[in-house]
Amino acid sequence: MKRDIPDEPRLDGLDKAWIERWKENDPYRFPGAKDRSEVYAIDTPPPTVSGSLHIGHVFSYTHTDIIARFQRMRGRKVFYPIGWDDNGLPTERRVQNFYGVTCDPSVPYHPGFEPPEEPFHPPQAISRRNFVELCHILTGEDEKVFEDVFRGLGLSFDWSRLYTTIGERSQRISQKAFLRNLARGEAYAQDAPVLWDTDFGTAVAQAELEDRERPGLYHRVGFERSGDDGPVYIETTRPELICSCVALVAHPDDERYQSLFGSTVTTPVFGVAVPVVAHSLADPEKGSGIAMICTFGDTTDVTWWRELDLPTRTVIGRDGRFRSDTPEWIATEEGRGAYNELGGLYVNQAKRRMVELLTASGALAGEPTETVRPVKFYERGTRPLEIVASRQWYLRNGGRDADLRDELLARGEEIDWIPDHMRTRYEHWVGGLAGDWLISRQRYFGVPLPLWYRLGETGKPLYDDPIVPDDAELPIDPSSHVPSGFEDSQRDQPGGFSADPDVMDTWATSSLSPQIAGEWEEDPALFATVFPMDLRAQAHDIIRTWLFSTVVRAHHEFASLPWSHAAISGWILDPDRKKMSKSKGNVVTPLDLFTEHSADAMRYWAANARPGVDTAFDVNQLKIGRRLAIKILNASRLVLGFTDDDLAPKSISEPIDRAIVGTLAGVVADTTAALESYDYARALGIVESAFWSWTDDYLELVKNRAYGEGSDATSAHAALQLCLSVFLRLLAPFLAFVTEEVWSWWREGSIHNAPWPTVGELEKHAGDTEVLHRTAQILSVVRRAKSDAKTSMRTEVTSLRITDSAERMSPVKLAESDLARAASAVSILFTEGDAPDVAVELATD
RNA sequence: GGGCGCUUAGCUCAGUGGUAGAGCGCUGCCUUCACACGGCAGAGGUCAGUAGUUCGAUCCUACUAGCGCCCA
Repeated sequence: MKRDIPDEPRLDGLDKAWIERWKENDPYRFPGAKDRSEVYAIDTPPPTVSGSLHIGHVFSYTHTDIIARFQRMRGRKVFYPIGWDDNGLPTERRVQNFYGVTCDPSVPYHPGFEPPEEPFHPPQAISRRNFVELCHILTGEDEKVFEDVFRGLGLSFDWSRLYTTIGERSQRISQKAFLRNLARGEAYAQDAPVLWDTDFGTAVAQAELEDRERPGLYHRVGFERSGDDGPVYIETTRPELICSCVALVAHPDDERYQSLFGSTVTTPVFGVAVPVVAHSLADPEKGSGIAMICTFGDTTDVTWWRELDLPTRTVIGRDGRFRSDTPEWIATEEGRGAYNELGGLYVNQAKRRMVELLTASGALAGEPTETVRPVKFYERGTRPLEIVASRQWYLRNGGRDADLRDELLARGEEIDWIPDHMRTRYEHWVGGLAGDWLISRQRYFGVPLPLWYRLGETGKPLYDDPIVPDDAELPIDPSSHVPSGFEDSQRDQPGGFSADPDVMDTWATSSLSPQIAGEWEEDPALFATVFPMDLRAQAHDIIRTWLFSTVVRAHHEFASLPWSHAAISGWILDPDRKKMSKSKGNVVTPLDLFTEHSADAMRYWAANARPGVDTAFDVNQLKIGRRLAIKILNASRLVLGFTDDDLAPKSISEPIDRAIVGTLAGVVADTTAALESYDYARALGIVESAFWSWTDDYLELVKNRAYGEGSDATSAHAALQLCLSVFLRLLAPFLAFVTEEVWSWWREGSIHNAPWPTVGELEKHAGDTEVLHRTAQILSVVRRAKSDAKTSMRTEVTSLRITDSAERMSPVKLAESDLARAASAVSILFTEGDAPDVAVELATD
């Protein structure tokens, strides 16, 4: 085959050309398989498309892509799908900000509604259906950007299998999986206190919480005792909740309060009698050691309320305001008057008013003191969470059931973690669960809970026996679909039916990514060949969410793991080792970097980080990757320029040529072993340094001979071609573009479908590696001599005298003429001796 | 407060119970017929600290300090 080698190979423009070619040729399409053992299946994170795409994505997705390409070249049929996570709150929030809208389900649908050019000021309320339409429009645009970046990075997804978490199949599968959970009793609804984000108006799950340190004020507040004793003082940062106080609590061993246990005290301002109770969670060291229990100020209140069987007196509504009607438990005239001043206020307003009321009543002792305490936030939220009682759907995850918890911990044991210590993150999370997984969300852009409820004669929903659709009907939206046996006219009518208004948490869909990508129960032949999958790849921050929830779903549905290996990538930190985040303004976006440094440079940089290790972003690493890619182009041009003939390895006859083949066999063995153990960084390091030695030493030693003719030249040509072929294939998973480019100069088909090099194909042509090793060492001495003399490397060596043992010199003698030419040595003199030495004498002009 | 990880050259990071490694950066030299988008060479480190185990510790153990993350 006539080679098609550019005179001056360039890196720029290569990316674009191969992105297009790969779109046409599609070398990454899953070819189908007869048997599970032929397949290597990868469960890839569907990125949140409404989030920013930064180099952290480039980083972790490249790690997985390297494994995918390696396995593909090894002959596995690689199942490597990708999806977009577009449903859920992040998308809603982005739509709200992007267009300046809010969703109000009471607003009627506006059929001709056009997205505004500029966001509305102030935000405009639109119907649920219009809102969902905007979500689809914006995610569609975001997804194009994501696809461009992922293709630009050369990720070898099977794009024909692209899915979205709001897409029909995802909805069908997540509804079906939920209904199976429901049928088996793994999903249940419960009316209970939940953590509630008053901005977003939705419940949130434990996995989505984060503690943030917030300043607060301790208020010392007196509760009156009966009789002549003075007041009991508590310290609280939430005086506004005194109206919802149901008890005071102290530690059972606390000497100070023994006499109070069992007695009753009266709340200040409101005059409500509450008991004093004992519980071990009360911290004697904190404040005065006695605390008020409110419904609900924090999660400890919930525990006390549940374990001590206390009444429920909630005052904060889902909108974050104090209820307007005066609670029935406040009986005194002054108390009811005081509450009237709080009703309708937001929490902070109520707090300020309450402090005034306390001051006026004389119940506030001294000045409030400053404190800093952790406050629970929704991880994407801006206001502290409140706790409200509400009916929600839960999925059992071991948080309330020790047996299930043990089973899930055992699943964690079964997973092959890379790196291994990530296992403890899983174990700690599962061990620390405080309740089941809350999966219902009071939002709009998500997968609806596929349920209806019969309505009683008074119009009240009969929650105990929900109506479920048949599998064949899925996916459904219960707010527009009518359950069988009913007419649409019966919707929301007494004796009729009503839809469950909620959607599922995004994780309830993305936790089914193996089932969605593998088309569970929709393409049984496919599913049987890809599930359980081989690899879950992700970053460590979502072990508690995505990884754990995927394990839960597979455990319930299949009594198996969803995959055998979990490879965990670290994070990208900015050059100051701070986590990159939008709010810090230190996010580096990838697109400009592609253009400036090439996709292969980005891949090189990503591949240099070991699994699980956080890495500071460093532009210098990109430059090194770019340099390696350029070197590959140039070295390839040299090798392929000697002859247009493809030479069989059996032409490799010269000892030094056989030596490089031997060296290469070791490189293949080590690289393969590293990739088999998912250590892509080590693998790259091995190939990279071998490649540079090859160009710096071997190529320099043999190229003079290779310019000539005859069998010794042919030996060099054959060795060079074999080496190039092997190096390109070893580098292909890392530098996907440049290796493909060079491969196309002299080979048919994609290098990414070429077989991975084996020791076997090299071994039979290999010779003593010492021939190259020792000769290169001597060449290095000559170079140092020239460098010390500050002269050109072409400077003639008038005399090169090598003194060493016969055994150590004999390999060098086998490469004598190559060495002489590479060193520009007139002659080489070998002298046997006990003191090894290389003496170099240079021509003086 | 608990847990996990990290601390090695100016920087980014490998690494091993036996004389300390790479790349970048820096310095010097070289236009060489694949490559100046290069090449060759050089300088540079008390392996965070303390104590222990050991013939020998950067590596193993304990403690301390700092950094990061997770959880409470």
